[in-house]
Amino acid sequence: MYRIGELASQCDIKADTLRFYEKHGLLAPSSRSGSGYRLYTKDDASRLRFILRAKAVGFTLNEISELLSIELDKANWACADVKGMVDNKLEQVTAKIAELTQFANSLQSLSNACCGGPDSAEHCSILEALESEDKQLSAKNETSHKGHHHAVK
Amino acid sequence: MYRIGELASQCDIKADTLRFYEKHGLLAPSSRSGSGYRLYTKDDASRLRFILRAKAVGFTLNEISELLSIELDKANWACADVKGMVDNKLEQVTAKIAELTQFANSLQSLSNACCGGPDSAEHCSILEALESEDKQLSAKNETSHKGHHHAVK
DNA sequence: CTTGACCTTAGATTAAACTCCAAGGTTTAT
DNA sequence: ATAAACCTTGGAGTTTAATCTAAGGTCAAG
Ligand SMILES: [Zn+2]
Ligand SMILES: [Zn+2]
Ligand SMILES: [Zn+2]
Ligand SMILES: [Zn+2]
Repeated sequence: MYRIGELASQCDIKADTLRFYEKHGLLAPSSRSGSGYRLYTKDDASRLRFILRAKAVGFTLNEISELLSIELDKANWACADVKGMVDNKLEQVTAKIAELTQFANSLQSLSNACCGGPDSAEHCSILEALESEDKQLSAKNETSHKGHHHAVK
Repeated sequence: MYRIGELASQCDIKADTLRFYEKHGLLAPSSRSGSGYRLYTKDDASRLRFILRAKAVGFTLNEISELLSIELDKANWACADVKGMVDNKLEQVTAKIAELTQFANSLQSLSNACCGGPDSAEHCSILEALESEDKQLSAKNETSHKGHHHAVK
């Protein structure tokens, strides 16, 4: 039996987090001491580790709730259900990566176009690009003479 | 002069969003009609487009506020400042991509290990992997016989 | 028997970017 | 004149995952 602080430090999380998980139905201690302290069993600890592993692969707490309810009633679920959740998540993650990659490419183009020097930003290519649609930066702009209108040191 | 709904539909956002931007100091209409309607000028519209372009490359609204204050006082800022913000953001975005790529890899491994069939999840490799540390899935697991303990159709 | 570390609760706060609502005033067209 | 479409305000709700606060009980050591 672990008290909340013990289990928390064992798993490198805060006691607050454990109370939060309890409030949201992810993990309740199996019992309480006479004075009301939460007491977690080894099974509770395993369940927590399941939660943390699922978090580590990107599932949200809501999704982990679903996963836990499957876990407790495996016989009534199919591999297809479980794999479906994983594939679904993978799709979301992949979509987010695509969006961020777009951002990264645009940012890289902006960065490439700017000299980054100490001179006034009055003709900064980054600002100009944000000001008007037409002044787009291409991703292959790396060898440009930095697009600036002032001399490069 | 555009009314809020006009400008919003022109830029493919909602009037609510414009009010939100105003409340957060990003964009205020230059004037109001006698009856209190917001009236936006062409300059206001340009500023909005600046905001939307900055959003499209991944900046948060707070960062866009900074960018806007530089934009309005270019002479007192250097290219280095602007490029610094861009490079900083690029670093953040890159870090997030790395994290998500980790997630994607783990999820792919989990997915690869599961047959995804209609049989009971009692021996589902995904669940087993989440249950215990040791049963890790490798990313190169694709050619495995799906790790399941039940027959594949 | 007191100090310090630990525990309890309910509820507020954080960040991000909207989105929606109610209750009412204005414009425009028919 | 009346309906439809638009506008106003303040404030609440959404999502995610905690984190923090206040006010107080419990426990082991010295
Ligand atoms: Zn420059
Ligand atoms: Zn520049
Ligand atoms: Zn299977
Ligand atoms: Zn399976």
